[in-house]
Amino acid sequence: MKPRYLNLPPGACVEVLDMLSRVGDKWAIFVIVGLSEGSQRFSELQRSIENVSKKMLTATLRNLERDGFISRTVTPTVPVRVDYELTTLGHEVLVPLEALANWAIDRRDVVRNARQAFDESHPAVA
Amino acid sequence: MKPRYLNLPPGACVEVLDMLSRVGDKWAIFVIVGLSEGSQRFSELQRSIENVSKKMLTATLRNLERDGFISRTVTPTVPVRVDYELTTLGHEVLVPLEALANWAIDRRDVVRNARQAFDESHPAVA
DNA sequence: CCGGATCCAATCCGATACTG
DNA sequence: CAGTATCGGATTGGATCCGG
Repeated sequence: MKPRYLNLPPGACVEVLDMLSRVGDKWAIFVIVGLSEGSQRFSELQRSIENVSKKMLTATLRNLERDGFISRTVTPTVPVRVDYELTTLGHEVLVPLEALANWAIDRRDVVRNARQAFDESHPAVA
Repeated sequence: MKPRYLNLPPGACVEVLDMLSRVGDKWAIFVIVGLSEGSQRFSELQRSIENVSKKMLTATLRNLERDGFISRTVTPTVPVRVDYELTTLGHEVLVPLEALANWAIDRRDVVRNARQAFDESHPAVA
């Protein structure tokens, strides 16, 4: 394959890294996908995302809210009800994210094979 | 904005997370971009990527090699010479990555403003 | 129900020193 | 030159208890 030159403005790395670490947080992608089809309550998210602790879910939601990807709505009933949903920005990011996702799924076997070959030729030190 | 439904196969989250953590490692993106225009030696990479330690650069290169994104070529001169370059897979991933990057740069101000607004309405506990 | 506060184990990562 | 080995500080993340 011919080299494909990256056409990026200077300083792009930092931007991309910033975005990747935001959206690539262990649980962030699950939250985004979970909210992609509509708003959900805190407890709904926690149930639908396996193995996430309240602490991590809270932190993930805070970060995504802080960066403008999701909105948080408190209904002051007793007990409290809190709903989260994607903002416009949150919906927008689904586009490039979906592209990356589809590419990843498309190439999953290539990566899996590369990994296996590497591991076989680089045995653990016993 | 109308909700944009994510069109992803089941189990996609794990795939995407896997990809994001591979490529979203703190230094991986710098390596990939650094190699996007041609092969580079270990020391060239280390010089061009500010503040990366040998340990981290080595680890990053190992991971990318393991997953098939880069190749490692050893020339047994004295002293040794090691060249890294993107594989076909590595060049391919630049496409969705560039899309994400451009989106991130395009929306940088939105995110920055959201962050600032959030921080102002959520003051630190003094 | 939502989430903050605290404690603790595991992991990450930089600095340093050493090797082929 | 291109790593590996080791140590120690910093960060992460789960578990638990508490409060609005």
